[in-house]
Amino acid sequence: MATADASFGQGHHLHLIDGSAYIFRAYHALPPLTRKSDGLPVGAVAGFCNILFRYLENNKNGDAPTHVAVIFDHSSKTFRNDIYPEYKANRPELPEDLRPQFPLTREATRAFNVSCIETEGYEADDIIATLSCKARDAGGKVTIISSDKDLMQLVGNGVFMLDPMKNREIGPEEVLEKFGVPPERVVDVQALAGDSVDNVPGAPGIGIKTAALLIQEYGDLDTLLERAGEIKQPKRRETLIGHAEQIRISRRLVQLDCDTPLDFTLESLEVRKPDPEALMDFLNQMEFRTLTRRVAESLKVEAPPAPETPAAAAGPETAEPGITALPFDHSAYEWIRDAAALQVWIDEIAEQGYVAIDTETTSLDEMRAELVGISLATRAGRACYIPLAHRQGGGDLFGSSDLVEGQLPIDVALALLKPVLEDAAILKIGQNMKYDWKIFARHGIDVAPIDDTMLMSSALYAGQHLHGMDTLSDRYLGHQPIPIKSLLGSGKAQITFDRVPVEEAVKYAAEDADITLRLWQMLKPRLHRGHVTTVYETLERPLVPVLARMEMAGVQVDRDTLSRMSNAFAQKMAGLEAEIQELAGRSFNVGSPKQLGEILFDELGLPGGSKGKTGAYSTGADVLEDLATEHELPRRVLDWRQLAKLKSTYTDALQDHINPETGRVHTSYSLVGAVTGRLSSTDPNLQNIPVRSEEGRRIREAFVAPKGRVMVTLDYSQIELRILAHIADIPALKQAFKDGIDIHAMTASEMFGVPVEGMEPSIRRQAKAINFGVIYGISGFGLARNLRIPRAEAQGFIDRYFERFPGIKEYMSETVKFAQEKGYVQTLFGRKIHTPEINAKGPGAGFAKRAAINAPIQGTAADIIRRAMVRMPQAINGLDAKMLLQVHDELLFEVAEDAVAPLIDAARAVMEGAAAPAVHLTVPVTVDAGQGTNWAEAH
DNA sequence: GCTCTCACG
DNA sequence: GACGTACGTGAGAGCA
Repeated sequence: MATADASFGQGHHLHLIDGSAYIFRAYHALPPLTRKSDGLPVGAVAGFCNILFRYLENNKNGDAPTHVAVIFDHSSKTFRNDIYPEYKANRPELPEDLRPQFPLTREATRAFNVSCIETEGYEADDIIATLSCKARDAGGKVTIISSDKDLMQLVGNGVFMLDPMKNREIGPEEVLEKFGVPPERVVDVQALAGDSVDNVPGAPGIGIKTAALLIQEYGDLDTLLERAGEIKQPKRRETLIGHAEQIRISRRLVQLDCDTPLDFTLESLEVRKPDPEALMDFLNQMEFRTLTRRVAESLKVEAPPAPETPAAAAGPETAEPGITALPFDHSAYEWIRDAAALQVWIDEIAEQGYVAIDTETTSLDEMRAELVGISLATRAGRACYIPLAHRQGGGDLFGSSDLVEGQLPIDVALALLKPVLEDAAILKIGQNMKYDWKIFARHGIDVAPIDDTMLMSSALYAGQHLHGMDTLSDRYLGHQPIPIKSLLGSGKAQITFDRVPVEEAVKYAAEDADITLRLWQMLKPRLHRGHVTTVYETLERPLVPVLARMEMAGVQVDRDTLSRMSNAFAQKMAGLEAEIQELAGRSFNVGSPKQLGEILFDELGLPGGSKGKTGAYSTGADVLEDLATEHELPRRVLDWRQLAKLKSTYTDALQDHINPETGRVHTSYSLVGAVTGRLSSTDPNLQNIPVRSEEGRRIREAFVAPKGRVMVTLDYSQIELRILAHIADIPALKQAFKDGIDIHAMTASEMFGVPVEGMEPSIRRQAKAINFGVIYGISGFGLARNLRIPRAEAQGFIDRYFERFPGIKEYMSETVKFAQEKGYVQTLFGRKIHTPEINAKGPGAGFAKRAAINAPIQGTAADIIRRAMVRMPQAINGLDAKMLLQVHDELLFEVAEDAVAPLIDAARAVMEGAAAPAVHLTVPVTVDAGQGTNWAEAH
């Protein structure tokens, strides 16, 4: 064995282990595994340690290495991206539970006392190439432990490869077998053939076989390209001449760099025995019990007792969640005052691979909010706050604008954080990340990749509880966060966050990041156990940037149109109000249901007055509708109410939501607003803009496309009924959808035995009500009220419907049974909606049953449009078009005039095919399109 | 803050 | 046998 001061040379044997390949192999070979105490994903680390341990054990005898190192990729960006920006661009995103394990595998390597090498800007392959060259030149032997074909160019002259999977040595002969050329010509072949995995372009239409033939014939690539004109096959000839430059670039991409800068010597890689204490410590910390024991046996030391962690002691969390024992210590949170302090955190984050993050701002409206500070957390209890724009509180009338001491300038802080926030190897964890994503986006930072504890909670617990931070913290951490009100106050005296003293802000903000991190540690591993990882990863998380961009784009709303309508409404209302007072015989507040009830039922003595549980008369639209046959007044009130609604909620309120900077209205979508998976829209709600009444529909005329652009809407036709036909498997309904016939008329025809041709509109209307009723969990009472027919008659319709479509009844009872047994129902895509009330006694059970029947249908429709939205940006990339709004089964776009047709084609294709490939629907899905200068026209 | 009413899918 | 009921949302106004 070599000694430390002897230089590397003859008789020495260097082993180079391709660390990244080991990690991926370990990750994919093993089921997801998390550390018991805190849920940290460690499956790949465990696999990596096992492989490394086995390798070291095997090398105790025989042709043992004298020197060894594990080489890792440093980051995704390398010098090859400068040559060709698209290099490795189509690599799928790293699984999010793998990312945080990268730094841990480095730690593992060091714990085994094996040199761990990575260099910024270079791939592991380049470092392996450089070390191989150096070792070979020094007269030593080299074995590269990897099966990566890109490394085969290094084989020869004492350099071998060892395929760790097959335990097979790869020498020049095996390379010749694989590439048809000797190792030194492998680069030429790869340059021609390209590589779809790494996105190396190569020469189109030329694969390894053809490339090898060409190189065999012409000797090497340069000669081949020089004499390309001599190639007999015309197509090959043209390809090579036409793509010569691309081929040369490809060669530079595949050519490994033997001159990577190294800050260590070959000698320093000498094989060392692991330090038992350090290794045991690491394995124990990872909570790898079996491996710890086996390593202890091998090293002939005693295995330390496995730590009994508080969370592990709390047992399975399914019944009642375990509570983290580590208390919240607000005094431990750090105030970041300068760049040096921030850099310490950034280094720690880079090393760890993940960070919880939260932003503090001056407003809840992300489009107007100013960034005030940022908090970070790396471990439970370890969090900091970076104040950026805190101002002296109180002060004079104008509010002092002096910045508080001890803050980093925003530009400086963001410049330092940007690489972290955009680093593909660092996971950014947030609670409701869409908010923070938008704040950072407004500062030119594209935060990725992300995790969101709120969305995890929704995927896991929809229907059980809400998903706000306070709820989650209380429930899963047993901790009540500092209320924001204690900092800002409430009502008139409320201040903005930039006026909060930094000392207090540190406690509040850092705590939020700390909580988020702990929630992540707790919820993340539960995704797998709850079988909702796919739901989270395909239906929740990817929507964050999609929705954020839609919200930031906003929709143009014409203030003048709204203003004119407001005035017109006000006039009409004044006229109606006078008439109403006249009819009532006295003046009263028409807008007060209480006063109206007294007028109608006490003073005018109209029939049908019924009091609700609060003791007030019910004056809803249906009640007034019935009274309208008896008296003039209710009709007038109905008209007045319609106008009042349109004016207050739409024409007036909407104007206040026009952003002064963009001139547009920016709604905010909630991914967790509805238990079924539907989105909800707030501030303002743009999912309930009137359309059913003629008068109301005109409000959509104010939603306009700018000059030269067009509003385009695409909406799913009868999506929920189609899903019902599929799920309940109703042949007659499915056939009707396949034939494209009017589904309500068909239902009526089946039920009442009348032909579709020349059908009475009232018959069709009744069938339509039944079809909808089914989706909602039909009851005789509900249908009777909706159709204004006797309850017995309604029940008769339902009976006939079930007789005709027995599958529907079966679906309904099966779904309820499923819910009663499991406590939840599911969509076709696996989204779970919990039904905690399903086994309750009393009226609650009725609600829960109907909700359980409806949820899979409404939820599946929601999943389908979510899938379409996730795919949409890619599908319309290159078109001058923006997706602006979603209204449950409709998507609204703003499109350049000349891009309308291709936009409709592309968007329709995505929407109609959105269920595939996860679910194969046995009914066709169709999408209707419309266009116009405003939303009313487009619809 | 709660209730009623009503806008949407 | 009675109980209240269509499913899912958000917002404005009145009233305590």
